[in-house]
Amino acid sequence: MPADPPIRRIAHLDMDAFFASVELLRYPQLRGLPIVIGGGRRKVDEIIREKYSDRPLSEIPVEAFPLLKDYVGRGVITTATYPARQFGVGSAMGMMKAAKLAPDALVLPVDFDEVRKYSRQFKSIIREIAPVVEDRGVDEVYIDFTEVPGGQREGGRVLARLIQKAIQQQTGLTCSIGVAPNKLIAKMASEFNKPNGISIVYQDDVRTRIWPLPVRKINGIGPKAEVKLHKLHLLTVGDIAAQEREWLVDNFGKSYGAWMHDAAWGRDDRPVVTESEPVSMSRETTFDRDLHAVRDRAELGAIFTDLCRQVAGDLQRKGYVGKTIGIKLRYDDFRIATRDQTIDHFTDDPKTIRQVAGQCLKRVQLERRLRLLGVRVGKLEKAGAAVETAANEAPAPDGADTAEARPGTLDLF
DNA sequence: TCTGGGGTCCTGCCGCGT
DNA sequence: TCTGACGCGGCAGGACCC
Repeated sequence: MPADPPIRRIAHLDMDAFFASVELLRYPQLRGLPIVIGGGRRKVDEIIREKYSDRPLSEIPVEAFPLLKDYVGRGVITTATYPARQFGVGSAMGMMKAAKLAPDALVLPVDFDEVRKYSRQFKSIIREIAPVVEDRGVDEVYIDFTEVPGGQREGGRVLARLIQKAIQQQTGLTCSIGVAPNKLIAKMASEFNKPNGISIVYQDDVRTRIWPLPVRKINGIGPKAEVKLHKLHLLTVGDIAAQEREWLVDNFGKSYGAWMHDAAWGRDDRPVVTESEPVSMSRETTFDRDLHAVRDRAELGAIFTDLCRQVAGDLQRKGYVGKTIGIKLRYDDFRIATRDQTIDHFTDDPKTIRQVAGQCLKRVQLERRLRLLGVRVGKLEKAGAAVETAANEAPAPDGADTAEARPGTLDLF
């Protein structure tokens, strides 16, 4: 008797309040309290640790932790614990706005080393159970359940439960999993039962479970598209699905309109991709105060050099070289300008990066004050694979001698 | 007192070679 | 020699995601 071919079952796994949960492993005394994670450069917890160096982290009194209302500076929230979310604070919210909503919430900075450690750990636990895993950042993955033993049982619920349990037992962290016929629906499904939930969705459930959702729930419809859809009186996924494909193409363009139509009908055949190469690497920083290219020239120049060094360091550490070098500025009015230049050889050399990025900087207006500066290297190749030119014999980049600073532009060197 | 940092992908425009 | 079509790569900006 021939067995039925397996049905495509794709899981999306999302760690619950990952950054905050990782902190709670170290500070269990904060469990159940409203906490926001984020804020950037201020190492609040280092101050605490210094003051209480004589005791283990888990015995530092709750009163010692800083409150949101005492927070000073720029930055946004990376994540918030569920008790904090009750106050209406959430990811990407400015710290100052959050302080108004939840002044007594605790605030902790992100510990990226710790987060990366747990990220590697939970992914390796998953791979031992189901090997086809696609990385989607530190706290989420797609998993192809289709061919995994047990992956078809109860539509994927049995395997999802097994993974959830293994992660919790070995790390102490919880996650939410959605299992569906494709990545698009799985992603939405993983949000249905947060935290620590499992949702199983079949293609036939699209009408009842996906169509009632607001358009913004589709991964790929952001704030801009949402506004435009609302103007056209399309509020739910079902509203989009009810439109003719051609009408969507007329209103949103050939590619995006057609994609939107497929998405609303729950159609998505993207595979789970287990390996990918980076396209670019960048470093950027927002200053504590807005800086002016003339008045703060020395400070800006030092930051610029540092960013170039950091990008070069990242490239070297990860074994990549690139040939498109670019800069990014954010002015005090939040407008963004980017410039880049492709040179004729691959590099990971900080001096070369700084030189070419410096040329790019000459091509932008530097009259307004700046709040952010970034350096990017793109068109990457594996360091071994690319034909490398030794840094000391690198030819001058195109236009290095001829590029003239336009009026209103400045040279930071 | 708004609004981080690290990415990917797409689009429109322009110059260039054929 | 001129003109236009076309493909392609580089560049700038924008939308989106975690």
